Amino acid sequence: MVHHQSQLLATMRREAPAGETSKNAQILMRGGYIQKPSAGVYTFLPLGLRVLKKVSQIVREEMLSLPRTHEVLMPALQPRELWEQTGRWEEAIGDVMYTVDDNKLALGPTHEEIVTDLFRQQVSSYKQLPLGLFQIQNKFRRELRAKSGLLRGREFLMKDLYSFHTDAKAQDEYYDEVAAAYLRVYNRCGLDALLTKAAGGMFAKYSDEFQVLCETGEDTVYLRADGREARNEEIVEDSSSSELIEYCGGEVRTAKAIEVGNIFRLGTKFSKPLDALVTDEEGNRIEILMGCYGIGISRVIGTVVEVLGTDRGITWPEEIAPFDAHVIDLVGTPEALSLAERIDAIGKDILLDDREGLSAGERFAEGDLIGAPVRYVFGKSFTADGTVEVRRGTEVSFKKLEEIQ
RNA sequence: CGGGGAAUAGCAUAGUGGUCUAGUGCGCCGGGCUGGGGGUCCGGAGAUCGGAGGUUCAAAUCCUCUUUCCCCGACCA
Repeated sequence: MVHHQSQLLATMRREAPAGETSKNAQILMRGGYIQKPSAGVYTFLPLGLRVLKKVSQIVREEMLSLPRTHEVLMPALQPRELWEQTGRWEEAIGDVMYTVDDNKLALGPTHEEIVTDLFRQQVSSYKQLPLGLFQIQNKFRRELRAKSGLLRGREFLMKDLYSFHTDAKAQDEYYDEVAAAYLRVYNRCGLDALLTKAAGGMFAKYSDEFQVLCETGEDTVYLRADGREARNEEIVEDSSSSELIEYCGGEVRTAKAIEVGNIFRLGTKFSKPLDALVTDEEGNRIEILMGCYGIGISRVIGTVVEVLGTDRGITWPEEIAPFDAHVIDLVGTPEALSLAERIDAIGKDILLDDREGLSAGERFAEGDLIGAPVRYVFGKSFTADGTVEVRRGTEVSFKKLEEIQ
């Protein structure tokens, strides 16, 4: 289906909302991708939802490529009892959880309790392991200070994967495959993410993060000599240590970065208190090891805009663009629709600017906010010699209609 | 939660005691001229100036309280 811009609900604005200073919030709100009902809480408008769905689908495909890994959908509403069984109710309630119904339920900030409960009811044999279960769902966290547009919200879309194993070796194998899948996800989204050693937080001594270098990031990382790996400053005790200097290649190098994913080994932290056991080959009931792996999907979008956004808008990476191509007709020729239909026929998402009475400048300005990787313009060159302007980012060429695709 | 800033039409803003019957730009509705970087002209609709209370002959404007948003910090499984 050719999408007609006259039918697109996307109010483009010339100015960013007052006081909104982060680049991703400015561009996404100016472009009509998102709207903000309250701090850290966003509505995804049709344009934003298109990007959100594309990123979600990339994540889904890469997760389903992992061995014995399935998609589920767990509830956002979680019972207090499960959190009490793992001892996390007291520490979590005043901290990050929103509670409802007189504290009997909480809006899930994460799903270790729920997924472990799922596991103990559904799985009882070592033969069913390893097992990976993931979901793509909204998470709720009471951030003391929501900020930076999609980078730190109170409700946000996240992919969370949990894995279950009989032994450490099996877990390590799975863990490494997840790390590789994560790098593929970021790559497909147009991001260059660094595997970064970080603190383990509530769970373990260390975890691995995926960091995208960006001046506006909250984190500081120490870069390895080859620039392909990093350490989060939270695990660096002393930046003058000789070990660290050697790691960085003779001179300590730091950079600001945005965390776009985090993977943990959980050990038996949840399986033990919740009695998630399986029967092994000898018939013994054994404790299982778990891992958890998260990607903030809405944060990935914010990060892409932080990294690729400009004063005028953004050119989206191909796989996550709301539209693959944008046709702008300045001369009123039926060939514009014909081209759009041809592109549509090969399975691309095509947007046709079919609106009337707008100036060329306005169409281009809004096109810059929509950010299709390819833009076809029917203008002066079409009238003169029948060529269409083809723009990919900043690269411009002129082609005859029959040369396109 | 500490510190700083800000709330006026859908958006961005002007106005700091009487000239405000709240101005302008964008957007919106009707119409004209236009058409390569948010063009232009004419006509229109849209605001109880975040909320509550107070001071005053008179409050968008001064005072008190309150709510919300942004920024810095703390926090971030």
